[in-house]
Amino acid sequence: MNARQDIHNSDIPVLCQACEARHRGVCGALNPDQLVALSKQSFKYRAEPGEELVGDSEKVVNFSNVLSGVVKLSKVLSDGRQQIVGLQFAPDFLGRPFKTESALNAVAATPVSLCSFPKSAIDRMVKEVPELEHRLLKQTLKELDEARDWMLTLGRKTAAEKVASFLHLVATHIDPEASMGSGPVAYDLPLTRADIADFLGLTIETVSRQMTKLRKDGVIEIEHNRHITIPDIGRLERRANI
Amino acid sequence: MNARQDIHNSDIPVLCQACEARHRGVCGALNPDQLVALSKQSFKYRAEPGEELVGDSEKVVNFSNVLSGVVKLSKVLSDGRQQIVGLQFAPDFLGRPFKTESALNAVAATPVSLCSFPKSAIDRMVKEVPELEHRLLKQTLKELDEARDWMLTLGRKTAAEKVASFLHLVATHIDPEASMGSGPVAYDLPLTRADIADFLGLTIETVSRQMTKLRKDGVIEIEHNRHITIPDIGRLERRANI
DNA sequence: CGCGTCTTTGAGCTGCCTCAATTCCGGTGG
DNA sequence: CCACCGGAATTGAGGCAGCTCAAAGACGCG
Repeated sequence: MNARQDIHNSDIPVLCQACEARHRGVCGALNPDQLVALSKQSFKYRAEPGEELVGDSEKVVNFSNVLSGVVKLSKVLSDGRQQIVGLQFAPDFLGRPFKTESALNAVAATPVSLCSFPKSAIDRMVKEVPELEHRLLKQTLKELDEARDWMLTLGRKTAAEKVASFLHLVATHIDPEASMGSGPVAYDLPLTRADIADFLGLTIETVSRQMTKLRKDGVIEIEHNRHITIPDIGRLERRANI
Repeated sequence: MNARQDIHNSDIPVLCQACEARHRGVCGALNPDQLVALSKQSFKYRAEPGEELVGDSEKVVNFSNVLSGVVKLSKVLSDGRQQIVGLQFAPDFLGRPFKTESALNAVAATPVSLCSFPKSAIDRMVKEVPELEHRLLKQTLKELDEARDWMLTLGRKTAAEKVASFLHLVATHIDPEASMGSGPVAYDLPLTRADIADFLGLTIETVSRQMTKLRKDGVIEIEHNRHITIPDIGRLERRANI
């Protein structure tokens, strides 16, 4: 396994060795040489909760892979009403190919670490490595599927169903096994009540009331406001109307 | 392959000559030879309003280009609540690459004509023509942008703003010049009130009341329930909060 | 002319929002 | 160790936007 392929430049960069993006993310499209080339231009970046990563209608010069943490993508109306239109978990790709301006805000929801590289490096590599575009297409289709699923939640579900859907979404993203397994799932919520409200198209008060109701009904347990335990995910799914 | 066509095999197929998808759609990626190859497997299909083109969780064997008309993409909850998650206009591409099952319903909203071809033909060509994947990525990114825009509408806008946003969306899709021009725009609504309600996450009564309000306020004119005239698109945009 | 479908309009209800007060909790300093 | 502070979350009371239910028009078609 660790047979030291060889001592040449085809060694995988240290930064990439443990990176999820190399397996499930876009970097999986690259061979060791290409990985080395890209890693020379890439840098790791850490952001604190609330820190803006990409501003709306701002020029975008960097793309990133999310290495850990959660990034919220949001849109705002002129009068301040806000809607979160997507959450990015590791190893999602952050950036909009073929456009120089972002149409949305990207803000760290939790402490986040990113692997960033200049947009130009990707633009160049896309031309040489068709597999890279293939990965980007797959990632984009996944995000489109998720966006459309969420549109159903936003447009047609009740507040109770929305909150249950949100707790379920986070559970399945943090622990992909969760949906099949019958055992309990536990996690720390990556979002504040205000964020959850912005994701669900509700107010914080309504979110709070529905969480309380789920807790009193024994569907979830809550500790320290943030830590959620779901004893029976099937029960939560029924509440979410999935 | 028959000899006669081989002689002139670089001629563009008749079906493709006037097709928008050759310019703005995915077929723009293909050279005349490839166009001929694909067109041998493709067929034109006409559908009437209400006709189901792709069923939810149905096996998908065909992809299509929309040549004319409007297709609605929708999702339904187990209890019948429905949400339209996208509208496809010419020359949009209809189909979900890399998945054999559809996660949504596609239904003709108006009379629709399609250029259909087997999924397998595309799957094969994608491997030979990287540019095809490039086009698919662009189309998917466009749809993702639109889906996210609409999430803001669904989650955070009032009923009045939603209806105005819808009328604006149709105006700009049917006449791409509409948004810049100051002149009046007119079109036939491709959707019934029930469809509009399902697109906006409202009831038909609320849609009807808001349309009446816009009409009484002089923002739009309505003839025969379906024909809409927008004297001043800027005025509509203000109502939509764009 | 009568029937079915789509749309409009009206009247009352309710789920979520708004506004306001209180509690919880982590951090900080005495 | 406790008192205090500020931000986040909860809880309560009342209002209203949009839903539900019901009825009546508008229009196309046999």
